[in-house]
Amino acid sequence: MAATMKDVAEAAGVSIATVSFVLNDTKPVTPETRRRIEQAMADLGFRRNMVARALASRRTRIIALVCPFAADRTAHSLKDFFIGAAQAANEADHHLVIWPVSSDGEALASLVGQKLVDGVVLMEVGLDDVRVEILRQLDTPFALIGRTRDMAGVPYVDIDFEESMRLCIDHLAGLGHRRIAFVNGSEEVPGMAGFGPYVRTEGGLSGHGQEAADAPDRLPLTRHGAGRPAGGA
DNA sequence: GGCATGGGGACATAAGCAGT
DNA sequence: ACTGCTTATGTCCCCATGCC
Repeated sequence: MAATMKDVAEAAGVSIATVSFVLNDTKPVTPETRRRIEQAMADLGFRRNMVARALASRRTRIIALVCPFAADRTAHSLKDFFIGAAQAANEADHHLVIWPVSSDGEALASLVGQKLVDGVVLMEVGLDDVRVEILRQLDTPFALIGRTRDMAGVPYVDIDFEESMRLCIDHLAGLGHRRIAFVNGSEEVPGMAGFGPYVRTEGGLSGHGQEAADAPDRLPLTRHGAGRPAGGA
């Protein structure tokens, strides 16, 4: 039987409210009382009951990092996002869960509608992404990694893929290369058609290619491939 | 079948007490 | 008056149970 706040309070000789003050740092508690409570927690192996806490505070303190099922996206390319988000959530006294859902948004609506999470970070965003519309309509805070066509009123962080493409082309051209292959991710993968980074790097490529019309020998070549190293072979 | 009640664990907070 | 704490109460949501 897991120890509760009541057990800790009894062991430390204080009230439940005082244990709560220490746990949440909401009111000053003398160092000696704090020490006794922390010692009791350690002795009893106390762990917060997250369900009870969520019930009382009406907050689950869980943030879902939502990404679509995408068979050929390797974990390597997403790992940094996962780790960074988990660390940030932890620093804010929240838990992060990685929640793969279908791109049609049905599972996302269910997840959010059931109040299972306090917030959503949505990644692998398409330019016309039905999931964003669903989140707009629900009363749950959310943010995007990536962007849709219309970002009015939606918090997001993003990579400037157009500028990235420009820098890549200029860098290679500066090195004297005149035939440049561009290996993009595959839109053949279910759910990845219209995937923002694919479309926008493509746009950056063609846009910069046009700008460089006065340099006819610079001829970027687009080629799709699988979103993993072997795709560029 | 429909309704009322209780239980679960933690939080929030008002009111109050004892000591300085 | 202020500090540090206790006590009491209400609240959250859902399910099980009991009663009409």
